[in-house]
Amino acid sequence: MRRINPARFQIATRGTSREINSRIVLNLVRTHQPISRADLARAMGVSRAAVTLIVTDLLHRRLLSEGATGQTERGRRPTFLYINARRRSVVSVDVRASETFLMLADLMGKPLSGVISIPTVRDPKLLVAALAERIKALLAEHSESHSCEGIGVVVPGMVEHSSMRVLHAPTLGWRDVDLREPLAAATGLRVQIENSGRACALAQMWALGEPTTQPHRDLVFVSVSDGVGVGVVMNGEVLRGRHNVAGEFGHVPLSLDGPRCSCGNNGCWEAYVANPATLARYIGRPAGPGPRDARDRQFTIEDLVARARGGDAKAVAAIEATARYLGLGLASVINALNPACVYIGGEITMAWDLIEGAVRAALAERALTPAAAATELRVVAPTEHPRLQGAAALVIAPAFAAPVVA
Amino acid sequence: MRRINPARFQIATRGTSREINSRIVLNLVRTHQPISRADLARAMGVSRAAVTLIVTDLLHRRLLSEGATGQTERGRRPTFLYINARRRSVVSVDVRASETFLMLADLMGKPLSGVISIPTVRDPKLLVAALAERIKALLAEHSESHSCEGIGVVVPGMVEHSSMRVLHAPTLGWRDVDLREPLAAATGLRVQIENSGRACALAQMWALGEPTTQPHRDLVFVSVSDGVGVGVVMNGEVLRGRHNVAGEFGHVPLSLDGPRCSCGNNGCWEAYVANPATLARYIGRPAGPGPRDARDRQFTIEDLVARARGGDAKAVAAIEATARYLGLGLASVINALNPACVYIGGEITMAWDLIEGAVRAALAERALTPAAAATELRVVAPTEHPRLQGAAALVIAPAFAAPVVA
DNA sequence: ATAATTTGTCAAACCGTTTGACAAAATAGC
DNA sequence: GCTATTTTGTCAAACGGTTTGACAAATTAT
Repeated sequence: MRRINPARFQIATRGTSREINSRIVLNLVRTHQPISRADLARAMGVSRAAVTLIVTDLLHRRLLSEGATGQTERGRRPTFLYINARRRSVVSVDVRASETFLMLADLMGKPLSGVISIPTVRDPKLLVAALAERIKALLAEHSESHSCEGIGVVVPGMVEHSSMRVLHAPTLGWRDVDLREPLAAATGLRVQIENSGRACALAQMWALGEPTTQPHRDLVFVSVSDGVGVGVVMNGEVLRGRHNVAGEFGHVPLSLDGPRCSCGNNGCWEAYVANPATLARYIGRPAGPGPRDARDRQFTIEDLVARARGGDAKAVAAIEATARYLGLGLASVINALNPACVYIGGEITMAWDLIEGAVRAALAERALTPAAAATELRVVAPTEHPRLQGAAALVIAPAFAAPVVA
Repeated sequence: MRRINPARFQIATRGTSREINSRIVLNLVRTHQPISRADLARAMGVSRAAVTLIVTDLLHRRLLSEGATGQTERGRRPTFLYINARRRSVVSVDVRASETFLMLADLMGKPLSGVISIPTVRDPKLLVAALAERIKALLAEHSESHSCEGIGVVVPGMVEHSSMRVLHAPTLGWRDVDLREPLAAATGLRVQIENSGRACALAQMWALGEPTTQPHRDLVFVSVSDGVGVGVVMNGEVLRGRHNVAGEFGHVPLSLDGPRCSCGNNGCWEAYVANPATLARYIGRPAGPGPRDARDRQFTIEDLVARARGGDAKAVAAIEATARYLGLGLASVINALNPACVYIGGEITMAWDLIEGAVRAALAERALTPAAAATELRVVAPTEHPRLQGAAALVIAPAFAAPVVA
């Protein structure tokens, strides 16, 4: 039940019904492929003739493709339909503090290339130039995929949705940076930019990789890394808020007088569970704001987890403390939003088997209802490249989303 | 950009475009009334003929009505169109711990009667009987409004949206109570039930009373009373979450080791800012769980505010402490959701002139961005009866909401 | 071989929208 | 006071997409 905005609405014209049903067909093919016209007609409750009309249109527009004929018990065999994904690729870009990662995927989100890494140069101009060069090389290598649908870029910071400008990215030192225009100019492709947490949440809603699964319409993606990034999907839509900063649960306090956070306040969730906090707990001194020294940088969460697995009691204690705070913070997120599922990403997930119990115990402690305490928690391992999936989703989602109407 | 649910979608048929445009017309009339067919055509960018077709249909269905002819500089004078609100009433019901309030309003949300109060009896059967009797009397008194569109009921508790059962209402001692079916049976009217905070947020989105104003698509309603209730609207839709408990910011902690809360945990926002906490701060002893004694009950927030205005320093201190915690909690809500506006209801709003400064200061302290710190805060006075408006909105909103499509 | 079954397409009937023209109603100018 | 102009609201024919029922194609059961 959405309110129609009386200042910015979208009139329905003759083609609107067709457009809506075309999108439904695309989605059914995406989630059920391979599927025949007759099956589509049954699933949609319309006549086969109506489906034929829509499908021939989609075949002409090269959005669908016909494949092998299927098997039936009796009668004429169906021709299977597929999303025409093979020849339509997507470039994913994940800009991080020190490295930038690239990948080529198809329209279903399936990787077509390995993950490429280049150093992140802070000057946006130089970064765009380096990116454009790599993207061109990547597309040339995979020239069998004729047309590229666009580039999705995720950044660790605030992105204004309408203009796609990076308003503020502290770890990169960026303020009001426009990557879209120069990258589009350099590559000739359409560019979509989004905050990484939000893009990860978007990717989980569209279930790239396993589109068959029933999607959650209310979910949260929590990324625990140098900071805590949160992306939220509610009612099947990404939450952005008035000024594109919705989802900053990382700076909701656990205790007002807790440890100092990089944002300048005290007791933020991030100050308890982000990687610097976990490491500081082990090293025995606070990881203050500002650049850490070389010794700190060398010792990573991966090392800490390894030591914990090796029996280092202090390492186990540091990780378990983080686990407890992670659960307490998740309780706030879950009480506030009541998602069907919370996806958790970041290096700490490698130790999920060690911490799950403590996380769930802390969550149960503060969750308001038994159902909330039992909220599904799903770990997304770094090997799944959630941020690159998110970047791909930025390009893929608009091709399948419901048309804007009314 | 909404994902189409491949398991529960809505096909577009021949009538869908018409239905969409009809809803747009209804919304334009609601927000711009009085308005002529020609003005509608200009606003919608369609021909006058198309508008005539839609309008005659809506006139036949008695959703619109024609009124006086308007004035123009030259040429034929327009016939003004109005929402046919006069003869279509809405019954609002606000169930609270000790009293239940009723009111009759028209389809625009304008009150048609005064506010009636009956004692809240805990037995749902008896309450429904008492309610039905009062509602029938109310409708009989206002028999000029021929048809009643339905009854909206708000309750202080969890409501399951699909079945509209009250799952849990602690202050009423209810668990899994069905008010809808018996109330509908007793009155012959359609009944909508919702959590009070959510309904208040819904009413603010639809701007009952002043429908002309540009609506916020992202807003939060915070109701500070015996507890803290929060309703959230994002992307023009009410947030319910997976199990209908989205929005429980009242139990997000300010400090994990803070004062004990009625939910059993420590340091919840509610434990700092709800009325019992404010009163306890003044009286000098904690308002523990369980029923308070008669002396406590007699001394209310209204009295406390009166004493503060009279110069009682201890009263001022108690209220200002609440103001500070209110601002700190609002910062969490604003950082998490980034709404365009936060509406604040409850008895404490009577002292808004005393506390606004402290609230804004605390908010600025923890808000992540200057824009977030400057988030519009709007006080909704008890005299506006926000919960009764919310109840009315439960019936009014479905009549104007965008049709569900795709 | 024939009947039965299922898929996919086609053309005519159908139905709602759009277009351009037109009547109605009012003001401006002569 | 009469005509030209402007604006509103409606009408009917032209238009365009959807739906219906029939039909060809392809395959298995009898």
